[in-house]
Amino acid sequence: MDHTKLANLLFPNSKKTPEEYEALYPARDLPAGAKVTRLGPSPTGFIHLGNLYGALADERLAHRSGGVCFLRIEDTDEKREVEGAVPALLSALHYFGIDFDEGASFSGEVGDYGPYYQSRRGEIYQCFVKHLISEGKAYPCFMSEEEIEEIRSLQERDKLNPGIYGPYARHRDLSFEDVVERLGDGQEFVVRFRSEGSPEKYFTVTDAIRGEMSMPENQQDVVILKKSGLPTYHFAHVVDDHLMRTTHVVRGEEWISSLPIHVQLFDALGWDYPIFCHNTVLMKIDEETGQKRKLSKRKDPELSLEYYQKEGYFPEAVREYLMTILNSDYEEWRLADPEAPLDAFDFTADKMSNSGTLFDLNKLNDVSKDVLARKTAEEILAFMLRWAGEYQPSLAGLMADNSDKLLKIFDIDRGGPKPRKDLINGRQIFAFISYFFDEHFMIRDDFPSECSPGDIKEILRRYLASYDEADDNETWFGKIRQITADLGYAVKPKDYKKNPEQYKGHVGHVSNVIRIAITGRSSSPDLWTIQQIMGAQTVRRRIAEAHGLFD
RNA sequence: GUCUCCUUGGUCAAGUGGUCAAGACGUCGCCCUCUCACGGCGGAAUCAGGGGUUCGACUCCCCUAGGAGAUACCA
Repeated sequence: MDHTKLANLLFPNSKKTPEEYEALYPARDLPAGAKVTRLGPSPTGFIHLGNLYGALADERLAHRSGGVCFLRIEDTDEKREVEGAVPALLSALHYFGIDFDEGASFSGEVGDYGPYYQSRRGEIYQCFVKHLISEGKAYPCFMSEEEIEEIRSLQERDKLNPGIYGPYARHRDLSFEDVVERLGDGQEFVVRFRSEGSPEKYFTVTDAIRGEMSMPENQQDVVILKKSGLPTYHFAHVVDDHLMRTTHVVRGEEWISSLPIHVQLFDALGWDYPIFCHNTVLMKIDEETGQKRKLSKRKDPELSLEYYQKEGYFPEAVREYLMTILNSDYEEWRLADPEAPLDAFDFTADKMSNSGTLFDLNKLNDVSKDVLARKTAEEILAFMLRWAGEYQPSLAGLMADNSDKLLKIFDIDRGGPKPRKDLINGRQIFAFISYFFDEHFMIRDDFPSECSPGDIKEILRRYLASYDEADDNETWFGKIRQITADLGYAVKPKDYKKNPEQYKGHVGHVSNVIRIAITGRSSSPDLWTIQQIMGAQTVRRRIAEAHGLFD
């Protein structure tokens, strides 16, 4: 049969030739070794940590090599599309430091290899589908859902592999006349690839992350063009990544099993393969089953990127965490040079992990503490104001009004060789310092059990009487020592530990009485510094109020 | 069911035939210390199981088990 005739019958409006498209999208002019990567999300509206994880790999691989990282929107499934998903994706990724060189952007499409929305690439796909048909490598299939269902149940009954292949590909060799007739009847069709593959035969590809992988050839006549005229993922991937001159295809390992299809399509079109980089997906332990499982946008709302924005994680902290799990030696590199720019790190595909990585909130928090410890008080403040403005409007005004105070608070033990590391994210930071604000202050912790109510009252009375804002740290603490000794507590904790029977407690307990009265909690940074920031008036008032509790 | 990928401490992991099997988080203990945090020191804790190959196996081969994914006109 004349395949060209069939191709023209099916796609009369597709005029361009493959050669014309090849010329339209020439090889990129990039320095040797430059990688071209892409992120190809389907615009379903949800972005979670796993997506960022992959996006960061794309971004690093490209930019580290002086290459290009572009954004292609894979919107070939109209059913799943969500309004506004693209800007949301763009802004979330931008927030976490990922920007694209070309592709979909806030201001439309940028770049010479577009369109970057698959839904706008219909003509291109049709051209190549038509080309395959004219070469006899693809064919229209008119089978109904019912017919396919029937084939499947037959296959299941006979314990055969399900799918449309070999004898089950009933429309492989429809005559031209038959096709004309069906078309005349208004029958709709999909285009299937005519697979010559055999599951007996194995092929090998080299994956940049996993090394050599071999698997059986695909024998299914997969659909490459849907009834809607849009391509399936498989076909779109092959055509787009070829025409957009992608060098490295970074994607989740869930795609490994469709590699046989992709390889087959590249071969059929006579194109070279890109370098495949199948990374792992981020996992978590399912609370119910106790098993590892892939992150799910439905079950794990706390893993959506928005969650981290709401909690007030520094974008840099999240990125830093992801880097540690993305490239195994990143952490040690960072340890060796905490100030080095991200770009100085030699990010490579072969250092990426190939087994399921569990998301570890603990680790994220630890990384975040390190990152924040390197920030200046001004940077922390600026971030907090921005965060509160966005997500905690009730705090925004309060913080803005107290910028000077906050600056001092954030500056406590900052900047030295051994900075405090107790700031994690916006929400936590505010909770951590909330006692500075009367409207958020409360006595939260119990007074130490070593001190009797009478002693507590007396400690507070004497403290209030002796308190002088002008005292330096040493003088101030000397007064506490005095009270400690006067009331029968050990001035040195060690004395108390050695002879607990000789004392009621030690200076730490006495200090904590004061600490709790002032901050409401039994642990805090240096009290003297806190008092300086808080101001004598508030200090006195709180001491007096606590004293009043024991009347 | 079939196919594929994966399997080193609680977690992230280095490791490619000969190591007392790195490091980080967490955890425990000690030190520093008025609390907390920081910091310092130290401890416990890992090669999924079984067969081979080899003088020698975490490293190579086979089997088993477990985990993950695919098996769509979803990506």
